[in-house]
Amino acid sequence: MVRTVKKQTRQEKLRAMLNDNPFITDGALADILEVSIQTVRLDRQTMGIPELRARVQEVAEGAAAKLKSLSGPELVGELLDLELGIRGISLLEVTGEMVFAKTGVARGHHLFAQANSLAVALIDAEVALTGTAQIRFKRPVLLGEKVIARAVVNSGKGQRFVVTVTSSVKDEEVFAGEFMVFAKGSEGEQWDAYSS
Amino acid sequence: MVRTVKKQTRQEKLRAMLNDNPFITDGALADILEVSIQTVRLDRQTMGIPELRARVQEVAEGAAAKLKSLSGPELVGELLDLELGIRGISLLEVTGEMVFAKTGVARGHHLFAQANSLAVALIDAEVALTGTAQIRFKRPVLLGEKVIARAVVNSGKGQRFVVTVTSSVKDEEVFAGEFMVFAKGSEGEQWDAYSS
DNA sequence: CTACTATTAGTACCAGGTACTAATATATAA
DNA sequence: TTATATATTAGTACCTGGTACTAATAGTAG
Repeated sequence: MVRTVKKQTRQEKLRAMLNDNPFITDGALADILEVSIQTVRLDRQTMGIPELRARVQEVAEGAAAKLKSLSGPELVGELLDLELGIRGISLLEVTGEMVFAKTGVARGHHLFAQANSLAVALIDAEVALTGTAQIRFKRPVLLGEKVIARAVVNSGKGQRFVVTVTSSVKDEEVFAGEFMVFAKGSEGEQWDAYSS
Repeated sequence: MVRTVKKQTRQEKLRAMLNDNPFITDGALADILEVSIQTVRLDRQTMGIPELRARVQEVAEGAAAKLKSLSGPELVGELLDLELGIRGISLLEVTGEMVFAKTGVARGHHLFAQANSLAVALIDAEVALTGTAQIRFKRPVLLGEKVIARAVVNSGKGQRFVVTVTSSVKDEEVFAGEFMVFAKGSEGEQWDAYSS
């Protein structure tokens, strides 16, 4: 059966094509694969691949959700506990986009982002910005692991706060950082002190 | 004309609704706003708002692109120059998703991510991971500004490298960091030294 | 030659629209 | 009060990108 081979390879191509570009109509697929539109539809259906509009929606929803969780909110991770000006806890699950493809190890800046945003969120002020930080990655964090960051405000004189954050996976410390965070009332105060 | 007022407020509502949820049909909008579907369509057209399917596509494409640029590549920002093991330069333009909505100031972890990923990319090894870092945010970076990060490998003994990164906006330094980066051959070597 | 698989064709239908025409309020000015 | 302009609603023809189904045709294996 030559047919079966043709069919299989075509379906593999189809899957590959839709994989790298989900925004393509059955008609276009039919043209490229040089089969009829019905064949494409049959293939899609036997393979359980939804229609264009559904695919676009999936991408839109998924991507929008990820965008929100990555860069939308002021906080990276999910806030579990917060006492303004005192301490806070957040949870971050390491997803595929956060890791190096080669190793499955989370890129450092995601852990940093979780810790930093938690430190900033802790400060009870109109506006708070990180001035300096000393950080330490103690162990690589892997895809799928859940990182719990615990932040504590150590000292706060006026507009200047020191927040320490320790992040752990199942009680094993993976990250530690000390953040100097500056609070700003509302307007005007110069940023000269910012870097000090 | 009471009508005009009604129309205006309705259109404002419409815009707001579509703003926080673009995935809604004209029919649903008509139900909520208690007008006919034609009125919703007229409103959309006079306001230049595209139909549902086009909106979904926009979100899908835009979000997919942003996802790629935010978390897809190993490097945050655009690589301008790279001499493996020696130095590198990258450019990051501050977009809306990177800033605090209230102030328009870039959240620190984006600058960190640019610097960190550049430092790691600089290391000529199979795998490289950040161990520790001291960083300093010297001036807030605002929406739309272009941040150029320059990284230099200062010393490298075996698997351990010190990379300094300074980021600037138009020759004004906004960020400085010193990264201790660990290189790993391929497999096996223990992570014990990782945090040292 | 027959049975079976793969492919193609065609039709009716659907959602969520566009584009257009026309009828019906509603209010405002003359 | 009436003419006029604006706002709203109704209705129709048509479009894209499909689903779901039926039927015809081509090619292959036994």
